[in-house]
Amino acid sequence: MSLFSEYKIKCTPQRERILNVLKAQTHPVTAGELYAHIDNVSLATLYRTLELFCEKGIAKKHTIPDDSEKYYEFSAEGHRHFAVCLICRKMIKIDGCPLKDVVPEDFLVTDHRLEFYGYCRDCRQKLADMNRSAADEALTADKS
Amino acid sequence: MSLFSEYKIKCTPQRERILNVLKAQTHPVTAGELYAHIDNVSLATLYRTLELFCEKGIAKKHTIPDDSEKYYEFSAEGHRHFAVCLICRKMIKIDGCPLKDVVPEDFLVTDHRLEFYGYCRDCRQKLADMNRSAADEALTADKS
DNA sequence: TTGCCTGCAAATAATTTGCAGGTGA
DNA sequence: TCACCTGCAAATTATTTGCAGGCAA
Repeated sequence: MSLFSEYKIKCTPQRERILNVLKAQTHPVTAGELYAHIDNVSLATLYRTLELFCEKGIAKKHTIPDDSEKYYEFSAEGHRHFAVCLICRKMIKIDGCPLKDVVPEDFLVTDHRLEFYGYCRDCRQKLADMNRSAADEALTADKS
Repeated sequence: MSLFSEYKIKCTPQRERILNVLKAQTHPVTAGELYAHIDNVSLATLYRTLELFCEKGIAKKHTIPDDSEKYYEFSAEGHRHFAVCLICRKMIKIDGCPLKDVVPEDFLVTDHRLEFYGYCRDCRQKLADMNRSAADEALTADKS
């Protein structure tokens, strides 16, 4: 079963080409870099497809400091730790975790970043409130 | 001695206002948010000043996934770890490190990111080569 | 004085979107 | 068939830059 049928999305020649090139990369790449390696796919389609892949979990999107471009990688594996070269922007995968003995040999670390994503209390509260009022409305609607 | 003279940059009313508002923030903010809180400073000046502050180490710039805006914070303290709410984008400072018992209470973690920045071996090598040839040129120039 | 600052408006650069025609399931 | 895809061109968004006048040191 192909990735496309697995994720219940339509298979087109463009998407196949994008997926193949994405899979072939050894580290995350920009949309522009992908575009240069793929023939007969418009930039608009490329962006739309990358977005779709990210939604489905087929690809992962990264941002790095001081760089307005986004980096994409095929996300079969669960990698989410990288050593990012400040010069060539290469994102080198880091195997394993946590922290110690984890940085690739021969990589000179000058800085690092550690961020957690999730939901703060305020937003969880707001979400809960919204759900409650939605439920109320549904009930009210039922009665009428 | 003011921050401006300390960093050897000119003090102007615009820069003072930007610095004050930046200092007053409890978490990193976008240029747009700052702009909304500062009168009589053009967006161009704001961006130029933020860039200058970052170069001098007075401010720090952050990027977060799925967000094309940059976030700025006054960088007196050495904070560089955050919990980022996926809804309101608030960046909550994390005190201390490493990893354990480090996430703010009441923050529901769904994902995290750990990246190291620095220089890969290839780029260090290229840099060394460039420096060497620059030195060679200097020597050659000396002789002529 | 004078080189650095500033505002304005126009330019970039990456990414997104509207639309009309095409195509996979 | 028909909902979903695609390419094209135009729109958006955040950010940057050229330029002419202004101001801190």
